[in-house]
Amino acid sequence: MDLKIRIAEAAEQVLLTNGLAKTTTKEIAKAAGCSEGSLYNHFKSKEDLFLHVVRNQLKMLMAAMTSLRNLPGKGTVRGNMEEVALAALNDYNHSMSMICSIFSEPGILDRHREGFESRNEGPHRANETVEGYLLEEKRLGRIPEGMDARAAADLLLGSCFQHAFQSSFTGREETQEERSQYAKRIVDTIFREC
Amino acid sequence: MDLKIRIAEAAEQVLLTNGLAKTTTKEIAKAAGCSEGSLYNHFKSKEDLFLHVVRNQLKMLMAAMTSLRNLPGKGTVRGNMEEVALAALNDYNHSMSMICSIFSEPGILDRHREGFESRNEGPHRANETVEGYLLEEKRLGRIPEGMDARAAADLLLGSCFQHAFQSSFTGREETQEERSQYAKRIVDTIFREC
Amino acid sequence: MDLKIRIAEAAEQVLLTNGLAKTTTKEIAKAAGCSEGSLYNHFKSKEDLFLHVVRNQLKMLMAAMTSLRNLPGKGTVRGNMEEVALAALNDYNHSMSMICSIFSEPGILDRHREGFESRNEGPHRANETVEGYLLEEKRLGRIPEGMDARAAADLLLGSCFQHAFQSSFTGREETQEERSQYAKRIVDTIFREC
Amino acid sequence: MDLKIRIAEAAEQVLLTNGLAKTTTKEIAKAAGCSEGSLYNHFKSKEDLFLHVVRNQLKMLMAAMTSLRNLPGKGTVRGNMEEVALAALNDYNHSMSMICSIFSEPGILDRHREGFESRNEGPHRANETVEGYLLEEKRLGRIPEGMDARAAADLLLGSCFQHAFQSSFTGREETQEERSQYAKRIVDTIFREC
DNA sequence: TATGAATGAGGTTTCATTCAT
DNA sequence: GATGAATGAAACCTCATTCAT
Repeated sequence: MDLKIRIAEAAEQVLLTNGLAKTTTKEIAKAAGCSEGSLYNHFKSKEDLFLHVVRNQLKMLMAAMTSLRNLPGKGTVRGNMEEVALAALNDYNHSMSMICSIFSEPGILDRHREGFESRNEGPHRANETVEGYLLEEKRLGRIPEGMDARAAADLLLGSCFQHAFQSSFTGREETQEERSQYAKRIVDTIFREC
Repeated sequence: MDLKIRIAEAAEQVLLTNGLAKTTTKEIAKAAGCSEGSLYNHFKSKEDLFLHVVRNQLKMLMAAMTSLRNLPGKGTVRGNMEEVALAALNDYNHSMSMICSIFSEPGILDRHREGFESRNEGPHRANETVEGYLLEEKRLGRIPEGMDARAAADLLLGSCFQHAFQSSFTGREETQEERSQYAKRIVDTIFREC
Repeated sequence: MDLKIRIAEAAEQVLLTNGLAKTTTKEIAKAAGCSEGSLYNHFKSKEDLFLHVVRNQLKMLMAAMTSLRNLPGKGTVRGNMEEVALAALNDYNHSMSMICSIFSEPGILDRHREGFESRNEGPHRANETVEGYLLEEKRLGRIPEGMDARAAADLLLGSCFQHAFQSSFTGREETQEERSQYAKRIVDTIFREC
Repeated sequence: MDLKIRIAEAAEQVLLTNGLAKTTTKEIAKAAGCSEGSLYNHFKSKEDLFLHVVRNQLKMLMAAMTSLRNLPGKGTVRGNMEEVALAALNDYNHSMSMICSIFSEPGILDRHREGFESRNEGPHRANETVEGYLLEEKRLGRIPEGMDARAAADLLLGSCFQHAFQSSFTGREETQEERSQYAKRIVDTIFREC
C-alpha cells in the first residue's frame, strides 16, 4: 500500500487512541512501520499531517448525509430521520475526540477555518443537508407547512452531537440498541405530527 | 489577592487564549505575575491546575441552570426556555474550547471521569435539570401530557451545544441578537403547542 | 529537646533512609517537625548540616575503639580483637551508606579533608588506635615480637570495612551470629600464633 | 568513534571528576561533544547511563583478578599476592569514588542489586577468585594446610579496599612505591609462613 | 525515496535559600 | 527564634525536524 496512505491511517489510529497531545511523530512512524524521516517525505509537517487526517474525518461525516438526496418521498419521514440520527450518533461518536482535540491547537484550528471559508466545508454543512431534505419533504406535503426546517435539522443533529459528546466524555460504551432508542425518542418529539 | 486564585484565573485566561497545547507553565506564571516555582506551591502539577480550572468551568455551567428550580409556573414556558437556551449558548460558547481540549489529554480525561462517577457531576446534569423543570410544568398542566420531557431537554441543550461548538469552531463572532433569534427558533419548534 | 539537635537527628535519619541525593530540606524539616526556614536558623546551609551529621557518625566510629586503651593485658588478645572486629562490623554497617555518600559531593568531601588535617581526625585514626593496642600487647609479650602491628590492625579493620561495605552494597541483612563467625575467622587467621 | 562509547567515556570522566551529585546531563554532553538530546538516543535515562558506566568499572575490577587462574604453582605465593594486592589498590583507588557514590542514590543501588542476584556479579566475586587461587596453592602444598583460604582472601582485599578508601577520602596522592610497600607489609603479615 | 542519528529549543518540575511576618 | 510562601536557577527529558547516507 502507498506509504502516504499508511502514514495517514497510522496517524488517525494513534490520534484516536492516544489523544492529540500524546501523538508523537515517533508513535506515528512506529504504527506506520516506517521511519520518522519518512513522514516528512509525504507531509510537510506534523501539523499538515493532522490537517489531512481531520479533513478526512469531516468528509466521512458528510458522506453519511449525502444519501438524503435520494430519500425525499420514500419510506416515512420519521423512519428516514431515525436513520439519519443513528448515522450521526455513530459518526459523531467515532470522531468526537479527534475533532475536539483541534481546540487545543489554535494553529490547526486557524488553518481549518481558512479551509471552511474558501471551500465551504465544515460541520454546519451536515445541518444544511438535513434542512434541504426537510424542505423537500415539506414541498411534498409530508411535513406540516409551519415547521421550521432549519430549526428541526439543528435540533436533530444538535442533540445527537451533544449525546455523542457526553458519551465520549464520560467514556461510557453504548449499545446500538441504546442509540436507536435515543434516536427514536428525539425524532418522535421533533416530528410528532408526521 | 490570594495567589492561588490569581494562578487559577491566569491559567483559565491563558487556556482560553492559547489552547491547551500551547499553554505552558511559563505563560501561566507570567500571566499570574509570579514565578513558575510558585505554581507548584499551590498545585501539585500542571495537570492538577488544569483539572481545577476545568471543574470550575463546569460548575459555572451548572450554576446557570439552578435558577430553573424556582421557575415552574412563572412566566411562560417558552419564555423560560428561551432564557435557558440563551444562557446555555453563552456558557457553552465561553467554555467550549477548554472543555473540548480535554479530549487531547487522555490523562486529564480519565481523571475527570473518576470525578463524575464519584461525585455525580458532569455535563449531563444540566440536561437532567431542564428535564426536571419540564416535568414540573407538565404536572402544572402548562405543557402537554404527551411530551417527552427528557427528549425535549436534550433537544434544547443539544442544539445549543452544537451551535456553540460550530461558532467556536468557525471562529465567527455572534451578536446577542443572533443568539436570541436562534434560541427563539428552536424553542418555538420544540414547544410549538405551549 | 533543643531544636538544633532534633534537626540533626532528623537529618541523620533521612540520610540513612533515603540516601544523600534524595535528602531534601523539605524532608528533613518534616522529619524534625519544624519548618524549612528553621533549618537556616541553626545551620548556615544544607551542606553545613550534612557536615555536622557526618562528623558525628565518624565520632561514634572512633568511640568504639577507645575502650581499647584499658584492655592490654586483660582477657585474651584474640578475644579482645574479636570484640573490636564485631564492633567495627556493626559500626561500619550502620554508617557505611552515609560515609560513602560523601563521595558524591566533592564540596562536602573537600571540607571534610580540611577538618582532617587541622584536627587530625578521620577514619584512619581507628586503625592507629588498634595498632597502639597491639604494640602494647607486644610490649607485654602477648603477641610475637615479629608481628607487624600496623599491618595487623589494617588487616583487621580493612576486612571488616570491606565486609560491611559489601553487606550494605548487596543489601543482605546479616545476623549477629554471622558477624561473630566472620570476626572469629579473620582474627584466627591474623593472630594464629596468639 | 561510536557516539555511544564516547558518551559513556565522557560520563565516566565527569563522574570521577565532579562526583555523582554534580554530574549533570549538560556536563556529560559537553564532555562528549554532543547535544544533551543525543544522550537519550543511546541511553534511556541518566540513571541508565550511570548503571552502564558503573558496571563497566566493576568489570574492570574483576578483569584484574582473572589472571590468577593461570598463576597457581608459578613464581612465589607472596610474589603473586603482592601483585594482586597492588592491582587491587590501583583499581579500588580509581573507581572508589564512583562506586561509593551509588550509596547516595538508592534507586541506582536497587537496580544494581537486581543485577547481582540474577547475574552473580558484584564486588564479592573478586574475593572468591583470590580464595580459589589460594585453595589451588594449598592443594599444591605451597601454603599451610591449616590456613583459612577465604579469610586470607578477605584480609588481603579488605585491607586494600579500606586503604584505597582512606586514600580517596583524604585526597592524598600516593606513589606506586608507597603502594608497593603497603602491599608487601600486608602480604608478609598474612602469608608469613609461605 | 527511505532512513535514523543528531539536534536544540523548550517543557515541566525540584529544591536550597530568602525574607516579611 | 520560628515560619512558610515565594523565588529562580538549574535539572532531566521530549520531540518535531533536518540531513548525510
